[in-house]
Amino acid sequence: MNLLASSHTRSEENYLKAIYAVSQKAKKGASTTAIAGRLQTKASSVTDMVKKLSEKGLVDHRPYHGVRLTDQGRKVATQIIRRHRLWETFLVNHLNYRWDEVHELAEQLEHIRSHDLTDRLDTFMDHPKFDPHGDPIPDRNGHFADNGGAMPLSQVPKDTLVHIVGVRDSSPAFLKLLDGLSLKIGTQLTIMRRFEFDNSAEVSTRFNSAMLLNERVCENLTVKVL
Amino acid sequence: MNLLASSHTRSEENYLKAIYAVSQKAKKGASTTAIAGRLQTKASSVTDMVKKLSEKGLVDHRPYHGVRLTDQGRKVATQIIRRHRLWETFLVNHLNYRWDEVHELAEQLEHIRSHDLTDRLDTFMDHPKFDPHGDPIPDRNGHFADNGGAMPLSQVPKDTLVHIVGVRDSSPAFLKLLDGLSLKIGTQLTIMRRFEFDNSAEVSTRFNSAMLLNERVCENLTVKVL
DNA sequence: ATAAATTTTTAGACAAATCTAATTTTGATC
DNA sequence: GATCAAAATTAGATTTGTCTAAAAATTTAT
Ligand SMILES: [Mn+2]
Ligand SMILES: [Mn+2]
Ligand SMILES: [Mn+2]
Ligand SMILES: [Mn+2]
Repeated sequence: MNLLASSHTRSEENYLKAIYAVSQKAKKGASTTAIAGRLQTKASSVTDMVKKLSEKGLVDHRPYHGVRLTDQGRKVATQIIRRHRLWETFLVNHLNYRWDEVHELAEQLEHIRSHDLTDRLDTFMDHPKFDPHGDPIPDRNGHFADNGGAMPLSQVPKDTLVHIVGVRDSSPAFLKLLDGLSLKIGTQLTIMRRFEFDNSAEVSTRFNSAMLLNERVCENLTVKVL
Repeated sequence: MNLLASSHTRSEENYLKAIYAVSQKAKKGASTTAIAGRLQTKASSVTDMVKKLSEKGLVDHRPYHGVRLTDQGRKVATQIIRRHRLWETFLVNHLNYRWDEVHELAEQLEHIRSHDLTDRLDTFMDHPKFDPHGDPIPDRNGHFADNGGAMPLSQVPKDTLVHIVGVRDSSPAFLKLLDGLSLKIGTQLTIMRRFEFDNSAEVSTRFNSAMLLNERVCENLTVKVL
């Protein structure tokens, strides 16, 4: 029954995405509590939904060891991420939104149910590989583009020329900080000095005079060596 | 309380739109039964929702005389229609959908909640005045463009050159019939003969040889004299 | 190994939106 | 104005997704 239509509720989709994200980050099954934390719900609600998803064959659950997506569940989650990132890209590139404004809208748009809207959007934008935050957009088969050796700025050695390719934290607060410092995707920079005291780094760009970036900022900026 | 956020549920929005459409067509209040018919629900469900909308000040209800939108309710309904038609226009003009494919998608997209997405879409498309079916797109103040003397083909006298500006029925079935006859918005045609027997009309276009259109088709084609 | 802390589940309730079946209300008709 | 058919409402149930509070299960620490 309904093996074809592949139609899940908005809530189910959000849980699948949350389970994907949580187990991605921790590299293990997602705990009931962690899922609840991510979705701002209560653990008891998660228990109910996990049971439902489990019966649908979308997740495997071993209590106290975490929830994992099945292949089918991962496929669904990946498609939702694809839609989310394609919409973010559309909003920034074509409707002139700023990169710190699009997430909430994409949270809604990603649930639009259509067999081919996603693919048409993808074609319209000429198959973008990364979203406005530098996150890879999976293709229609769920394959993520390789980030080609990107690393957090915190791991880059001194005196190496790099350019920004993405952010690990794409909260409006962080993105606004970056905007305030004129740091955006593509910006080239070099680490001039590191301070052992707090792991902060002094960086120079083409335009700005040197600026001091604290550890947390460095960890959340993804760069590539040029 | 919540006079500002102006946030209604998807269901409320669908009811408001249905009430707008039904009372528009009948030029009087929408009966509980008619609303139920339009939304494919039951009258008892309508009773409940009308009560809710009434308490919110969006409709006035006089039992057995119909439901009417208040000014506030009409404003909301108009904005939903605006979003619906803008999305349809986007899908056809930019994502290469056909005009018979976009309605269901727009039914979903119209509920995306955003302060300015609609306006940006409008700007992106250069403020279109009509959707792919020839229906007027209200502007951000809820003002509908005048259709400039459009009338159903059934009311056009013989030997008058007209062009198609819209359809009154935009069901996929009707639109596919039109596509099959190569009739689309902009097509120029003249009524050559009328048959009293069944009110059918023989029309000629630039390209096709003469064809016979039955009464129902003529009633649902909107045209303008050139 | 026992106790403590944490995690998870259960039980019961609730809000939103719907349904069916029964009942009430009303406008229209004779 | 009484009657009748249509329209509308009520009552009670259902589904989905959520919550609180309490109980149970399991891991972790002593
Ligand atoms: Mn996002
Ligand atoms: Mn993103
Ligand atoms: Mn439509
Ligand atoms: Mn339309």
